[in-house]
Amino acid sequence: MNLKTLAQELGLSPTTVSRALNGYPEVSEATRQRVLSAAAAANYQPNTQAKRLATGRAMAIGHIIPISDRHEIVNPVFADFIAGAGEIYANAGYDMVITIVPDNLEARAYGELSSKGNVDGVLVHAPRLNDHRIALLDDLSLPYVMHGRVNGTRKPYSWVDVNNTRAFERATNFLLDLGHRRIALINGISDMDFARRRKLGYERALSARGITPDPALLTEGEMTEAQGHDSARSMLALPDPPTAFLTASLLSAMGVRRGIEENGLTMGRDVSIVTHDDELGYLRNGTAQEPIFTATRSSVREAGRRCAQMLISHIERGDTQPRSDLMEAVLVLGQSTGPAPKR
Amino acid sequence: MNLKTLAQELGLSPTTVSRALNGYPEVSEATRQRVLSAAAAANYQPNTQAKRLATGRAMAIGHIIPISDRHEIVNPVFADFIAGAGEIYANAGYDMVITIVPDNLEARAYGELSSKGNVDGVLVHAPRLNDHRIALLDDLSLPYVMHGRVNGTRKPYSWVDVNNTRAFERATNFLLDLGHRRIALINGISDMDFARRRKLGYERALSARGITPDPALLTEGEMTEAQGHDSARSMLALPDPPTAFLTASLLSAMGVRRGIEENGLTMGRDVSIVTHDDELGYLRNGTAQEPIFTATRSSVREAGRRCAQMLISHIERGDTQPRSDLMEAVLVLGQSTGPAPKR
DNA sequence: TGACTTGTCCAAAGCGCTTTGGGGAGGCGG
DNA sequence: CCGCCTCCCCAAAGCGCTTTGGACAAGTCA
Repeated sequence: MNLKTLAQELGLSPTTVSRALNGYPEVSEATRQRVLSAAAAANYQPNTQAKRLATGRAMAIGHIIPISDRHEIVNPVFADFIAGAGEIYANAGYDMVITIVPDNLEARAYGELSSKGNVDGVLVHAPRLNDHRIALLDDLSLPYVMHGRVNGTRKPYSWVDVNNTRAFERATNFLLDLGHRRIALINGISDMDFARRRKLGYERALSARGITPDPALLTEGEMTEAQGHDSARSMLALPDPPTAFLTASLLSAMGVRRGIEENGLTMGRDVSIVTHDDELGYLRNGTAQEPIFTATRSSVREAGRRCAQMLISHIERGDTQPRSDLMEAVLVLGQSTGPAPKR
Repeated sequence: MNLKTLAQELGLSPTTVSRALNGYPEVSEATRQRVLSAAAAANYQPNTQAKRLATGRAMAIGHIIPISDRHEIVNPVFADFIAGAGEIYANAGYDMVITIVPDNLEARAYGELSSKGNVDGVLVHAPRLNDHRIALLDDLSLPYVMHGRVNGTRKPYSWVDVNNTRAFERATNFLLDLGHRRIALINGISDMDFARRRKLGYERALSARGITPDPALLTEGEMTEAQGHDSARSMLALPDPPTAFLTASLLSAMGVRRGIEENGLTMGRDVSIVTHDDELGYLRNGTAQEPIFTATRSSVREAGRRCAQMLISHIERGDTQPRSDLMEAVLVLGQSTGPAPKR
């Protein structure tokens, strides 16, 4: 069933039917109703490709996911972010197209997406230090929004991010207030902008109390359970072990907890943990009312929604004015923290 | 830059240029080279929408992800599956379009995807008991492949699945051979086909040794760390507690381990665990050489690749003959299992 | 009453590609 | 020398929609 035959059946021109369906005023209310009910009866849906070609709008938004042997971008956070963004897309009538690409071909993938015209804009994930994608996208003049910020760029751009520095500064202060002085940071990959900011917040809080960050209490890497476990194990074996851990993900925190318990210590009494919690659907920090870990909490799904919203409004308004949205993390109290043990 | 202007610059007709670019024989090798290099120089990429309209092929494959308040489909497995499938799509020139939809609108979403013609086929996730989607898709005559099987359907359909029954039967037998008699199963949601099959394998192995499955040793639900932990805690408090756990996911296994250790017991000595391991990028079971948990291992990313491959060949061959691919899980030995403790 | 809006509708020209149905030039055999 | 075949190439007709530029009738106003 297509526009033409639908029009014929109604004894109308395709023009009129198209206008009736798309809500243009140049058609009487009577015929509009007639068209709408006929379309519904025939289960007519305008062909997407034709519509796209005619309007010049792809009605789709791209996400490019680089894959490498070195590290995994397809992480648990990704799935939740996608879910949030996808909700918004669906409501706004956009398709979400995801491209998986070897990371050495990432730049090319953006170029092709743009020149082949199959998306109206892109959402950019996991910005790194001096991210080259920002220049690339400005070049292509393809609308985009970044999930996270880029350090070392002069040009303005649109982004949605959590206030990572502040969150980790607060978390560190919270531990300092409890009397902890040896605080370890189990961080993400140092190249990642968010990891850099978290470290900054941590260091800032320490320095403010006259404590120099100890490199022996810092791990940077993939945020897995194993990372947390291995870090905790080796750090707890130090002559002057940490009494508290700050971790960048729930998975790492779980690993740290295991490391603590393996040493016959009790989390929350002997050793404290504060973690960042992205509120992933499948990796919950206890319940909303009763968290297990004390955590800086910020929903990545909500971040997905906001990114999507922002990008769509850029696209639809043709609005090139960069916008930004800084989300504040909430510090929630769990059972994983307590006063620093006396020596 | 479009075909027409490229043709003009070359002093050729659009027909010839199109043919040269698409490898048709009706063009001399000399002009083909001339066209190709001009296209490369101009960075020409044919407009996707126009191509799609002209050929009638969307060059895209859909994944519909239902979202509900009740349970989370956006699980860690999903991300890895997507990554595997996406690899294949990218190489074959297909876009991956993901639709997030409230689960009560799922059927409608398939209908729209089909009638609007924005995909050439769909990949269907997480089949449940008597899944209605199979009838729906046959109705729409939209090519599809299921990741998993559907119980209670007479009609043949294409699928890729792990031999869950056999995997869990083997795992159970392995524990039985170690002398365990009280074996708990921490399973997925009972409605899910894969969970049903796993339970079947477990029960079959027990029955073969004359053991009746004890309902008190069965949990069915979302496969989270909390599920594993809570189940282990309550089961270990039973008058006749299990000496071994079979879990459906690594996350559950981690929860069970925590429950075991909380009770002052040691995993692998006092209580054994065998888990299923989907080889998720972000949730590894130790290393490939040294697994932590004894596990039935099968890569969900590989399953994604195979599904994608199968679907594409269906689409391209116009081949309606259903195919199937049953992957066998490997049983790998970790440190989480040992002989049943003496009473 | 005639000029001018206003309200409804339509024909036709795109959007950028593919593909059908030739057409002309050159080579070959008879 | 003529007819035929092969090799290259092209014009034009779609694909299914939107949108421009009217057309026609009815209503409005002086």
